[in-house]
Amino acid sequence: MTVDRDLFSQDAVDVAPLLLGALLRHGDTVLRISEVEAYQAGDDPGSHAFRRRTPRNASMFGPPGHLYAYFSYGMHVCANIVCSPEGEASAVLLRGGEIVAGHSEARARRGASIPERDLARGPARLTRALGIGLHQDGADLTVDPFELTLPTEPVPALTGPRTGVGGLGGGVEFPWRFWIPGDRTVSVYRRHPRAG
DNA sequence: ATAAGGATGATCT
DNA sequence: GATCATCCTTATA
Repeated sequence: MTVDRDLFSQDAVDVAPLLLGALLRHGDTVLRISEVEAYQAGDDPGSHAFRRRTPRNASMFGPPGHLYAYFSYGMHVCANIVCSPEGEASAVLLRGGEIVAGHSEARARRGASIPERDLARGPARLTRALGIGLHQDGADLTVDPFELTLPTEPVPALTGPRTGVGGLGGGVEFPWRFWIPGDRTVSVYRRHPRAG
């Protein structure tokens, strides 16, 4: 079944664990999500929207259930699912998953020699494997060529500090990384040098 | 298995 | 000029 759009009107922290095991389709490629991170509205120093609305983070303030895609480290694109009602900015970063359909397309985008489990292990890898680009920032994820399907049964989840987040927002104060225990497509945890 | 360094550009101070 | 919600390669265990 396809996802009800109202689900994403909740805060990102509440939505994030529900996305584990969910399927995200883009065209012919389908991803089973195994790892996510929540970035909250309001007082989250790790969020791109913490200071103010800018051209880059504008879609985070847009309608829930849409895509927030941003350019990272000069060469990567990362993808979020926007949460909270329109005007309030929270989002769930997609950090890892398993390609369950469209392997040939994913491999064509990622490289022929990439091991199966690494196709979408990591936020920038995942985005590239699915073929998502910056031009799709703000796109509605509940409308073709996108489709979201929630798991029919509850999926176990573990929680911990967010990866790669520095300064405030990087410590154990914000344990908003969620992953499926034992899943081999979960990215390796790397603590930011400046994490609290 | 983990660690370190470079690539590369938008955004902010 | 510094900081990144990163990835890849190479080095050491």
